[in-house]
Amino acid sequence: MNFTISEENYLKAIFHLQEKEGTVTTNALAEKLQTKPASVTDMMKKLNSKKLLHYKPYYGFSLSAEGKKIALFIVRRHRLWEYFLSEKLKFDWNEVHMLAEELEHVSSKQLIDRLDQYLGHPQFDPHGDPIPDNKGKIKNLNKISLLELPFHQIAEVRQVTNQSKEMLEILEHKHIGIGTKLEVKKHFHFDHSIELKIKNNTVNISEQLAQNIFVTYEPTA
Amino acid sequence: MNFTISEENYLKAIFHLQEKEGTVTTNALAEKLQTKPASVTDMMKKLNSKKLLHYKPYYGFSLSAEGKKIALFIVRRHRLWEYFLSEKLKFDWNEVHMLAEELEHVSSKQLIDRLDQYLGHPQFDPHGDPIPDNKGKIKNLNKISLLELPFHQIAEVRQVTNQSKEMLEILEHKHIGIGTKLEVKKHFHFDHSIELKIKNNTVNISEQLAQNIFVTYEPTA
DNA sequence: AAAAATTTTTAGGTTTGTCTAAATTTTAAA
DNA sequence: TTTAAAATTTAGACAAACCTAAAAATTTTT
Repeated sequence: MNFTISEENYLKAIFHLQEKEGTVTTNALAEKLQTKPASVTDMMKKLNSKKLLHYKPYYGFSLSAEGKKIALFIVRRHRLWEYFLSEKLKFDWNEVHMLAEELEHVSSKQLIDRLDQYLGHPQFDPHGDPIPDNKGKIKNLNKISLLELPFHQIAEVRQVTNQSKEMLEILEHKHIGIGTKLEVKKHFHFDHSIELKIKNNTVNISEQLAQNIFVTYEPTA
Repeated sequence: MNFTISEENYLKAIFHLQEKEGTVTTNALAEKLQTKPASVTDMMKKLNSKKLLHYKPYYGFSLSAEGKKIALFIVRRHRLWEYFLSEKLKFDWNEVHMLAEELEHVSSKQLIDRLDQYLGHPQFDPHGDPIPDNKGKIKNLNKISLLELPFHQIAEVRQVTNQSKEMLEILEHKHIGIGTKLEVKKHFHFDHSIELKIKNNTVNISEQLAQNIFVTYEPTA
């Protein structure tokens, strides 16, 4: 029940790829971890022998129940530290990810549970990603991207799926953040850009930006 | 200017041995790091080639100016995290050291400076050890052990040089902690135990315990 | 000052995680 | 349905950090 930093990074990367893309390939994993496909294969054998994933050569792999459980705890550590860095140390939104990459490998369960308690059991990190609880359970909201939000439906921003400095800049300028309430007024067919209403102001955003902003709303029954 | 966890642990251990014992030997270092003398020699060659220490085979070694500087920064990280764990996460005094051993290797300078600021630039960790500032400077108090404290001289507990659970237990029971004011009333020649006065109470402590409690006082001119 | 004991270093291995280059296997194209 | 392309795995090496056992240097004893 104790893993190397490398093993943890692989488990986490597989978990994220599985979530986002559905499948995980050797090349995609190598790309994500900035390493070579051969190294990935080596590690797959190791994680397979530890029963953390299902692996059949040439046919891909996926996390076992055990592997997923561990990945969730790594994600929990990562996101709690992100929350701490943002909320307590006042780091910018785009800086926290890198720092949390290191902190997430400090693995004392007691430490993380205390941190969680100190932070008030937050359910979402600064980008809106859900933080697994101490049983590994994730609170799942029915989030949709701004592109899919029906017209005139008031919704709340829950998550932003791009954490770059550039993204932070544009969002700050347009006064959009986690928790912002808005509604879609218009779709332009020419470039698929969108016109929003935020607190009686009209704001225009590109398709590219809308794609990365996720919201929830109460469907009007 | 980037070191492995192993290199950092060696630098820190050499620093502490140098402080406490004056000299550092291969065996002592191996003992402290729970490793073998042969491994120590390997690492000494490596650190020597990086100019972090002065090393002449068979004649011992000592940190170079550069090595000492780095060691001080590792100590800074360690003690700031200890302070955080104790002050914010409410860990017991004897638990913080182990956890800080992991956290100290998260090395972003910016992170540590922010943490320092968040904690209010503490000068001493929970055991009373001084925390180097962001220039590596240590605030040095003229501490003496309780054994050396003159009679009837009111002094303040500044440091406890043993961080075990057992030590915590006895100190809590006798209501002694960092900041406690006390004076020595009597030395017993039979077993060298000491009688103290703390807030109008009389407290007796063994020589062994007194040895590990350090205090400061204003010499009555 | 020679012998014995201790300390330190060298020599040669092991494991982990990485790499390159070559060989397989699978998938896509002709 | 062969051939070409792409993806994946194997084979063989390498660096870091450790190990054991043996050799060398130093220190202590006699």
